[in-house]
Amino acid sequence: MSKNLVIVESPAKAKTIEGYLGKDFTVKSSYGHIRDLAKGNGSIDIDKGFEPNYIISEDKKQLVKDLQKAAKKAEVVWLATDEDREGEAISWHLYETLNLTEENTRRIVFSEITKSAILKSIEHPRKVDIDLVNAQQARRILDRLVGFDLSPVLWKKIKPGLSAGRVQSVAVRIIVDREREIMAFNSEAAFRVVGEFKASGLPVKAVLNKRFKSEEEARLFLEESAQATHAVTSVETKPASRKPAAPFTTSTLQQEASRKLGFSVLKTMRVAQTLYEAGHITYMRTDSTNLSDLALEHAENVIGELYGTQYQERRQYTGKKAKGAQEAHEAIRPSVMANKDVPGERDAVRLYDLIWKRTVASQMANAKLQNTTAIINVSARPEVFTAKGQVIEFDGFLKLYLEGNDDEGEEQDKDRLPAMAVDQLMDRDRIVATERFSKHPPRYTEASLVKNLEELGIGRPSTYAPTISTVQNRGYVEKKDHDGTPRDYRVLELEKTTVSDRTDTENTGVERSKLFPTDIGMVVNDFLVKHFEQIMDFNFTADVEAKFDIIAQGQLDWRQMLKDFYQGFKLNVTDTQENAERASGERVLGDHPEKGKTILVRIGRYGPIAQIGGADDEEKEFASLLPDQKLETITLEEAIDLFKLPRKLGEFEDKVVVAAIGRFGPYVRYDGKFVSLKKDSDDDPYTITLERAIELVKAKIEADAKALIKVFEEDDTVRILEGRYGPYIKAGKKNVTIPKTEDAQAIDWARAQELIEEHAKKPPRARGRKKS
DNA sequence: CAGTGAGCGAGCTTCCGCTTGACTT
Repeated sequence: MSKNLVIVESPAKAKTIEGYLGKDFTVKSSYGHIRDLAKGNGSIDIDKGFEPNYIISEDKKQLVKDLQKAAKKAEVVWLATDEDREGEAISWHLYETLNLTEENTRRIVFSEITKSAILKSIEHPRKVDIDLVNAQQARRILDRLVGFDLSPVLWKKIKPGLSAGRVQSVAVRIIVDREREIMAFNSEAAFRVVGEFKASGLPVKAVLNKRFKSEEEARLFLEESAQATHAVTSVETKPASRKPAAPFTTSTLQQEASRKLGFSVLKTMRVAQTLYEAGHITYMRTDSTNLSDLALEHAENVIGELYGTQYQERRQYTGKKAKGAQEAHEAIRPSVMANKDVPGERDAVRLYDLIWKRTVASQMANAKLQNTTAIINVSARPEVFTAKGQVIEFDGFLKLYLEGNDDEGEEQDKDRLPAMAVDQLMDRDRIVATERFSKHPPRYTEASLVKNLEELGIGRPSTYAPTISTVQNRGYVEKKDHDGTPRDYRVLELEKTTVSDRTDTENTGVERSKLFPTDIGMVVNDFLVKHFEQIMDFNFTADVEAKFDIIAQGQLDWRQMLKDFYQGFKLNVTDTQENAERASGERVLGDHPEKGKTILVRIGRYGPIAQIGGADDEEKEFASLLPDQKLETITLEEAIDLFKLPRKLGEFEDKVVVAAIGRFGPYVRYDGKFVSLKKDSDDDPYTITLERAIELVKAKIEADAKALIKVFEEDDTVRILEGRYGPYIKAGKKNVTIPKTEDAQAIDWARAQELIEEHAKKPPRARGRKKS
């Protein structure tokens, strides 16, 4: 055993560092935090100055034993956890649990994994910084207090099992606020006018500086333009330059992978993890854009070789640090800059390519451009056309990489403009006025939500992806596509001297993989905003972070900080527990035309429902809202329709046939069998006839019979069926796959029982919807 | 896997931030 034990957080890092340090050093990993607050309510003793009760996490017990053993044998233990608040706390927990002493312990830090940085850190050890540790304790305890005090309020006032927290609740608020903005948005139409001209035979497109509110105005403009002349009144050329984007942080990597590769944030992190473990990239959870000197040098060499020295421009992106950034690591970059690509799966290859290009481009020269603006007048009118052109004089970094953007606006490509001189007359080809509608602000993607959270300083690189999953798993937010609706728009066109018009159709409001708040998400959000303004404020995290920083500087006692916060917060919680009304998102829509009772919608035990009959009515009827219906927008008519189902169609061989809409869409039910109505068919549960339903049922029975391989005499609820993934045993509601090596036909009762038992022993698979 | 929705009360849920496995479909 070697004399020195070095402990880092990540095992991949441990492997790399071991290679740099030689045989006198053993490097081990803590796999992140090793201790945390105990589970239940006894984890913080508030009366004793918020005394925390830490326990070793269940899955870390063996690891801690191993580390204790190694520490005992070593002469010196080097705590080399990350150089940030959490890293300092991990070192402290290690110090405490491994029974280390000041004499045999050194705390070292390095923010890049290069040999020189690590050797340098060994020469400059320090002690564990207890002030920084205290800042982390305050952070940890505050989060527990907020989460575990708020959540039970929701269980009581809204629904059991709900959750709230400093980070997740604000994330939901961002989504809900945007949805309300969209609901309140009124689209306005205006005619956008584009002129197509020719200058010395070359085409020029120009946009009018005015949009017309009405078709009449647009038509008048075109009619008056018919006889008008068009002359250039000014041409201006200005030099411009563009600079490359900074190297990737976790947040910007997630955004670019979403825009350019269509990855979810979870997928980006999973793929990045494999690249990291394979040694292809540096650490993927970082808030820093820094590159090591070594990386800068190598990038410069690569650029010189590939493109020439005029493309090199060494730079460090220190300017705009994200709020609350702690910069414990480098930016995400290729480990070896010279590797233009790496072997591996398609997604890994594509993500690496993105990282390589972004990193290299960040060290390339600015692009130099010439922007030209030409103004073209209309002799008969005061409005003018503007033509914009762009010439790239020197492409610089654009040769390699251009950052994507989230705007869905109609940016037109800017090309080179033909030579034009002032007073030159233009030939007019045509002028087109197109009706355009203003667009509501876009819904968030996972990645654009992360961007927003990062700007607010909420959450950390390691939690962006899990937070996005949490708010979806809790049912507050769902990721969906929005199909869009067709909309007519008018087009007026002046060609030669005649103005023609037509109506075209466009699909409006198409959105893919966007985040929508659910009804329960909105009700919970509104409740929290109403009663816990402080926590729900977008600046809450920034405010407490400022206090954590003061604690870290040794200027504020962490227990005092918690006391100051908790006094008011606790009062707020008890007051809400006792006095706030239950929140159900109830909305009265009106009266039922025949029954005279009120119809309302609200959150029920299993989700949003419509209800006939108010609180005073003895008899009530209930119906679930359909998946695309929302409490806030459903109309009285739509609610009344919900009660038309389930529809009894009639009887077939003495058994009823019913049509309805269930969790998986519209269906017909007969004799315990469910037949789904295909989405793109003409079958509709409101109108389907008994005859058609029977036809579908018969087809289903036939298909089932075909899939049936065997029924056991011993118990006819146990059958062997042919399914999508091959043959399987169906025992009641349980499905058991048959191993591919076995002949389904030959399985007897005894073997079937064996397979079922084996299946029962296996741990239940994690289902996405259920809590883990 | 498709039918529920009162109120009672058992016993449960819940936070954020560090890390990687070992599980199937």
